Amino acid sequence: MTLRDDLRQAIADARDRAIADGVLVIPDGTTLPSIGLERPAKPEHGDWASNVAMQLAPVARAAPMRIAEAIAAAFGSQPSVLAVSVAPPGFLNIRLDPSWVAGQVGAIRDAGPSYGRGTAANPRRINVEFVSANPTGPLHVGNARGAFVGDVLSRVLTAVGHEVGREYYFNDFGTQVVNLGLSVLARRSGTDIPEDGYRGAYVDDLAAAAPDDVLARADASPDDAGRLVGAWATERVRAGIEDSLDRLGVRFDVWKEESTLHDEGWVGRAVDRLRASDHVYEADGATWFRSTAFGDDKDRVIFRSNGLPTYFASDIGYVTEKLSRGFDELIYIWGADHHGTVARVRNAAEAMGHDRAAVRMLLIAWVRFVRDGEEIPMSKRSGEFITLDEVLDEVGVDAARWFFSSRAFTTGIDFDLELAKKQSNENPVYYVQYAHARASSILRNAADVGLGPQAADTGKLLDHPAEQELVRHLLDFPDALAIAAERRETHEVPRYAYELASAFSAFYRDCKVLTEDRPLSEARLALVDATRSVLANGLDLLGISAPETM
RNA sequence: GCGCCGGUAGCUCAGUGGAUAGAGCGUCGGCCUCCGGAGCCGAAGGUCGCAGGUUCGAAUCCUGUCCGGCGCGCCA
Repeated sequence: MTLRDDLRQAIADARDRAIADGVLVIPDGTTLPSIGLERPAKPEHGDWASNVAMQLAPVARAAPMRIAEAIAAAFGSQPSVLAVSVAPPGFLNIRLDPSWVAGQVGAIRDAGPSYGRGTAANPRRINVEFVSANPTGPLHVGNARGAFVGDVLSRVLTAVGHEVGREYYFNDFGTQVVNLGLSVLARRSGTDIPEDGYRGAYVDDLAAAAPDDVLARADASPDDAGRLVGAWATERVRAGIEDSLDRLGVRFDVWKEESTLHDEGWVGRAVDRLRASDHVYEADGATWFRSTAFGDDKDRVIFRSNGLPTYFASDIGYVTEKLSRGFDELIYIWGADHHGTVARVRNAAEAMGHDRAAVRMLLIAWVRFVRDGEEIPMSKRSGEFITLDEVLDEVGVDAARWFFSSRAFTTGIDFDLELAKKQSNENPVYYVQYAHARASSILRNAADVGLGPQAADTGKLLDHPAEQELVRHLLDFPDALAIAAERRETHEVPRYAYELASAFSAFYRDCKVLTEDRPLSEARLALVDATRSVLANGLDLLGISAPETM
């Protein structure tokens, strides 16, 4: 339960009391509207504001102001609440008790890294599959967005109390592997790269590095040469991908190979299951899934007329394989170009008897890479693309993490390499890190003169507006985290972290921490330490370092 | 043509039915005898693509329309 949850419950109780007392009349059988609760922008509107009375007005057939007054009158005594007032056209404004607010510093500080965590009402087991870039070339910056979103989302979901499995799906199956092998062989022999082949400097590197025994085996069986060399090449590419992810600070619990879905019979069993419920049929020599039965535009092929499975076949097997591991929810983080496949996979899950809502795809919008106003093509096949390492060399991991996780993943973004380089020194991420370093510095200076944090009397001592404002921001952290988790979004976290850093700067400006007044200094040091701790928590959710000095 | 996602300050983006629409960057003007100036204060800058509709109230919901991206395969 976060502070916001507590207040919402208190409002609901007051509303129900008003109904029970007959002050508020709701016709039987009407469902009560949800209670909106937000932090108003204007201080004169209190610390929290609710529109509950205005929402209730139509069903209660009464003036919003009168309803608000009835709820305010019925509002039970809360240790955190100083006053509940009413403002036109019917807002319920809640003012927190300043001494209660300041008194929370000790608890926040004591909670440390666990502050704000574990608030999920019903913890679930959630599988997050992300990146899953094909092993046909190194990661490029287009993959970085999904990597950071998946990583931060996993951290956020874990933080609120879910059990998260991070997973990378490795497509080691099918014609793309052969095409990579043939491209490498073409490079070696100086012949033209096949039309569906891969270009780019990394293919040259692979050609140069191909070991003799692999090439000998390819020579020995020309029909199988592409597959043999491709198998070697994808392994090598995969090692490079793992190194890149390592550098990004992104780790996975499970690397799932597409081939195992076939080898272990997951695909076959899934198709049998669909067939048993008449969701599969044969036509034109192919095997089809009746996706139209669930609203899709057309039915989808599972096995082609040549007997080979489609990518969709693996998807079907994969859903059941994941769910068999006990996950309550599957989150797929896909590029926006995959949105066409969302419906069919969810349809298949439903057809197999799974809960459709438990299979969720988050489509990450495209990143357009631009240098000097000119777009840089990102296709592996075209050969020209920017590797992750190049970007990280130029802008740094922390700045890149901040850049990608601070934007809604539904928004397409332009990434100008020159601009990113130029702005990397002015990136807001440094502002947040700077606040953490500054807080650390104050604590060090305090220790030098024999002062330390003392939170016992903060409720009485911290009544300055800047102190109050800062603690209120600290109190917002659990809600910011909970909202991010609930919405499966990341950008709430950097937004919050920036505002906290900003509130800390204002406090630093207005309130000198190390003074002649020992009790006040120690209380302020407790506030500084609590702030430092919450800043570190926020940065940790983003996978960004919290430096003690810069 | 159909579908999905976008269109908010010069630029990059927040704002998932509420009070005078916000932030960063950029621009302009101030602030260093003081715990970290990677900082602080202030200013300029908006027909929320457009047009209807729903609502006490719309950037937000609905319909239409324009613009941009992506998709619409027995490829992955």
